[in-house]
Formats: sequence, structure tokens, C-alpha cells
Amino acid sequence: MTRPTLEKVAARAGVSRATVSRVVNGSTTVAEHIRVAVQRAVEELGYVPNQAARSLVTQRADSIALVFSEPPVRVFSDDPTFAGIIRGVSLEADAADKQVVLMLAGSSRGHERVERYTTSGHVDGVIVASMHGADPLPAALARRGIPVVCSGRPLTGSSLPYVDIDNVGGAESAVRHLLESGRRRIATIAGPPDMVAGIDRLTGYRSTLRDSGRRSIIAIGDFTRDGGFDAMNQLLEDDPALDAVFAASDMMALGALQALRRAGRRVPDDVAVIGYDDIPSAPYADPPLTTVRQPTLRMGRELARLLLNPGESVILPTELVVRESA
Amino acid sequence: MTRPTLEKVAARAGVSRATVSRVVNGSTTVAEHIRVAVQRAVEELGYVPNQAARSLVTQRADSIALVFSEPPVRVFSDDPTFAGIIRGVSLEADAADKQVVLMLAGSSRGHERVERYTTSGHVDGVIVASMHGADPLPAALARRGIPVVCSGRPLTGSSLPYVDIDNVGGAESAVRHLLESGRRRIATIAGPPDMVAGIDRLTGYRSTLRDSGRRSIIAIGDFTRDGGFDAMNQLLEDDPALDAVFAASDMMALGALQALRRAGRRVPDDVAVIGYDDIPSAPYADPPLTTVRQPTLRMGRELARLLLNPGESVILPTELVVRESA
DNA sequence: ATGCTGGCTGAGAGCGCTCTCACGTCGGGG
DNA sequence: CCCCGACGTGAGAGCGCTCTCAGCCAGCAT
Repeated sequence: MTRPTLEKVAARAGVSRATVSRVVNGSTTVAEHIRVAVQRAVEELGYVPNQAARSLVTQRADSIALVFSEPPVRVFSDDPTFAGIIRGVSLEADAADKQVVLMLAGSSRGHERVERYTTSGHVDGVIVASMHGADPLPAALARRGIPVVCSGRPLTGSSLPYVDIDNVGGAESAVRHLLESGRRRIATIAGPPDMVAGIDRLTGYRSTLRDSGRRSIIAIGDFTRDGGFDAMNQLLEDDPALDAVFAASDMMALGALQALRRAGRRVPDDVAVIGYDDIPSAPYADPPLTTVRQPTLRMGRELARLLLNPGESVILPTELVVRESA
Repeated sequence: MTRPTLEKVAARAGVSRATVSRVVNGSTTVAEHIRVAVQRAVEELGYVPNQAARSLVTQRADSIALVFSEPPVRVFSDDPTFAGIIRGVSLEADAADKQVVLMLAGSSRGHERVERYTTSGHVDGVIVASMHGADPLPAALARRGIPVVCSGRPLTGSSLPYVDIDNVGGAESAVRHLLESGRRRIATIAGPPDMVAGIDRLTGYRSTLRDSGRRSIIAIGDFTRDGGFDAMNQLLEDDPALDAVFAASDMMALGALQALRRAGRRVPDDVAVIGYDDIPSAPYADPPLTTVRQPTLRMGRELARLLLNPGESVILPTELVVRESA
């Protein structure tokens, strides 16, 4: 009942361990008839290489970790970002014959666990998908000598390679759309100021308005629906005459929609609303939400590619999806 | 720049490899002053045990795999099930000092990858969270001699241990609630017939109606919003006089709500609607959705517990959450 | 004094694999 | 005819760790 070893396979095929190893690893310097014999033995015995033994000598694990430095509730919300990243990373890793190991490092204990796991030789590199730009984890891993790539520009001043989405540009395109459709008083519901996405989208909003000579009307949300609801109410109070809102996330936009409805404002007639992320339920909002879509799959691919063969950081463009809310 | 080994630590602390190993692994038979000295050496060198070497001799990996046998898009949808399971598993694994490795086995290639990974000694056991009860993966792993626990009763007839949620009971409680509030013509939007959750919820619906002498009105959905929308339309056509719908998932309930609205039916006045899952957006539906909540966190805990110390399969109870839609 | 027990420590044998060498065994050129 | 290179194979040394077992030194009973 014990798992067959190289030795067993070798004995069965009537060759040496080394030869079996060569066959298993696809070396070309093995005579055809021997290769066939070995493969049959492997098949018959159901041999699977012991990865621990292999790693021990090669010093490679042939797998990479994809760490989500967020509480699971956020990772598994109605947000396509993570799903896209995972798919992209998996695709690229597959192509390079690497295994992807997902880890959640929500708590501080999680951080420690992840650090131990990744430094103990389980993986050849780590992709940290952290929304909080000031996360200490990436730098900590890098210090340990582990290759690291960040999803989202790190706020820690470290020079780690990263892949980010053009948040500034995305916000700009949204606000410009509002401007071009004749809106005059454009408010924003910004994200948390400790997240790159929040900061950059606010920057894009601000600069675009400034360029057009209009003033900013800002409320801070936390990327959640309730946060968006509250922020919208405050915005309405601050400037009852506003005619458009750019929310830094679709969730907040959904909350804003609700607040607007409750306040008796029609969307888009009285107030235009644009969100960010293009979550699955955006098309089903009332009215269907105009939003900024991000190339999450591509982000995942670039992340993996950057980890596998180091190079320059990458910034990906966004796409404005116009529906009915603006 | 190379990682320190046991040997290095031993040399620095002036003891043997064996002693360092003892200290690192928390053996009690080490003299206090030596223990302290070794710990200092470990600290100074930043020593982290090489897991490959350790696994090689212990034949343990000290980690377990949590495999999602679904496409990522489903895993990362607005569905708290997976998040709850993951948190529960993590909690329990943490307590047992095991590492949790998440894997997605959406494609058939994914299956193969997962099988290779888990059989190559990377993990001590596998939890398969598959919604498709007929998934061949669990049995395949078990055949390989790897401990396996399934989330959801397997439909393959295998006798693998599993943890499931009382889908029949959950459906019963929903239908009974409808019955008790005076509804007479209660329809259902069932889930796909190849998923245990779909099958069992339909069973619960049917038996409850039969017991009360009423007839079933059934449409099949696919657990998606669009599927729910279509199914609701068909139901309306089949029996325009229906006054209640039990949808086997909240997503389908959301679609049904939309179809009902479009058909000019008021909820709950004309038609009562109950969903299943209690997704995060259920309270924000219009009207807020009455639904069946599942103990997903506990499910995760039981799953891990069952894997770590084998025992009887477990079935967990549900809870009816009454809001305004029914 | 001698023998014994009990508590700690070190020596050393592997765990299953890869990879470097050395070792045939051919074939072709000198 | 011999030598040399190319090619294919096997022997063997580890990779870094755990764990058994032997060894040592006290301390106690005999």
C-alpha cells in the first residue's frame, strides 16, 4: 500500500534509477525501447514522483503562491477582480508547468503563516494580491529572498515589481464621459485612502475636474454598499444641486443608487451615476450601471509572467462600459 | 545568500544537528540553557526548516488541500458558501497546525493537475468542495490512497465521508413557511439535476407539497440569475394563478423577482418569493429577500475536522431568514 | 565500590530523488 | 588496426532533515 518509488520502477523495468529519472523528466538521451519499457512500468505501478524528494535536490518547488492579503469575505464578494486574476495566473502558470497555490492572509496570523509557508521552500515565488498598498507582506517576503510580484502599485516605497491597472486613467474616462454629456456638478464617492485603487481613482477624478475648471465634491466610502449609501446621502446634503456622481466602486454605486432613489432623484435624468469594476450585477442594477471595466484576466497573466521572468512593472488600461445610469 | 541549514545553526550554537532539531520541534528533553542558545542561533540566522527535507523523512506535509471543483467564476460569485467554507477550514486547520492550500480544478486539465499535485505528497489530505455530486475527482483521489472528505453528499455511490447541509430540510422549511402564510399554488425554480443541492432542494419542495395535498409546479434553472428569470417566465405561463415561488438559489430568486416585476406582479402581495443561500445582496433586493441560510462556516470546520480525524459523515441544519419577499 | 537507572546529547542511517561522472559500446577516421 | 569521440547507461554522492540508538554522566541503591 506504500507508494512506489523510482527504485521500484527501475527494478520492474530492468534499468537503473537514473534512467527512470531521465524518462520521467523527459530527457532525450534515452533509447526508444527503454523509454517505452520504463513508461509501461510507471503506468503499471501508478508511479508519481515524490515532490519532496525532488524539491530537496533541485531546490525548486515548481509552484508559485498567489496570496490574497485580504479577509475572505472581500475576496469572495461580488467582485470579478480576484476571479480574473486567479484565472489569468493559472493560465500562465499552466503554460510554464507551475502549480498555483492560493493562500488567504487575512489576519496577522495569516501573514505569519504565509511567511512561514513561502520561506520554507514550498514555492518558487509569490504573487501578492493586496488591495492595501501599504501592506508589509510583499517587502517582508522580498527581504527573505523570495521573488515577489505585487498586484497593484505598492505604497510602501519599495521598488518591487508590480502589475497595476490604470486607475487614474479609468477615473478620468468616467469623469470625462460625465463632462461630455453635459453634467456640471460632478461629485465623487472615493475609496478608502489607504488603498491604491482608492487614491488613484480620486486623483483621476480631481485632475480631470480641475482641468475643466470645475470644483470637486468629495465623500469618502469604504468600497461597500452601505458606505456608498451613506456617502451619497452626505453628498446630497453638501450639494443638493449635484447632477452626477462617480463612485470608485460598483458596490458603492449600488448604495448610491439606493440613496438617490430614496431621496427622490431620478437616475440618470436628475443625477448620472458611474461606478467602477463592472461587477456581475452591474447590468442588473436599476438602472443598469455605467461603469469602468478592468482587464483582470490580463492582469493575472502579466502577474505570473512577471514572476516567472522578471522585467518592468506593467500598467494596464481600462474600458468604460456605458449602460443607462450615465 | 543561501538559506541556513540545521547544520549551520548547530555549529553556531555549538551543539549537534539532532539537538537543534529537537528544539525546533519542541521536544521537552532538552536542557534549558541549551534550548535558549539554540533558539538564539535560530533567530540570528533567520533559520526556517526546509519543508521538503522534513516531508521526505516524515512522510507528512502538514498541509491539506481544499479543492474547488468548479470554474472560478462560480467560486467567486456573490455566494457566501465558498467563503464560509474556506474560513471554517482555515480555522480548524490552524488549530491543528496544518496549512491550507486552495486549488481550483475547474477544467479537466485542472482535475489532472490537482490529482498530480495531491498524489505527489504535497498534502496529507484533500477536501473536495464540489457542487456537482457526480464529480469523479474525490473517488479518484481516494483510490490513490489519499484521505478525502467531500463537501456535499457525493452522487457517485462512493462511501466517502462527507459534510452536507440539510437541503431537503431547508427546502421544507421554506415551503412550509409559504404554506403557513396561506399560499395555495406554490411553484419552484429547481437547480440543475446534476447537483446534489438542486436535487435535494427539489425533493424537499416536493415532499412538503405532497404531504399537504397540493401539486408541484416546477421549472428548472441553472442557479444563475438569467436562469431564474427564464424559469419564472415559464412558470407564469404554465400557471398564471400561482401565488408563491421557492427558488433553489438566491440568484435565481433575483431573476424571478425581475421577471415578476416585468409581468406586473407585486411581491409579496401577488406572489411570495423565497430564495436559498442568503447571499450578501439578498437584504438589498427589492423587496428584501426571504431566504434559507446555511451554516457555511461550520461546514468548513466540520470538513476539516472530519479529514483530520475520520468519523461519521455530518449533516448540518439550515435557518429560514424571513424578510419581506415572503 | 560496583552496578543500574534515568536523563540528555551526538552519531549516523536513511527518506526518494537528481545529477555528475565514469564506464562501456559502437562507428568512423587516421 | 588502433584510437577517439559520441552516445547511452549505471554508480554513487548528496539535498536537509528526523529519529533510532548508543553513549555519557549523574545519582542512587546494593
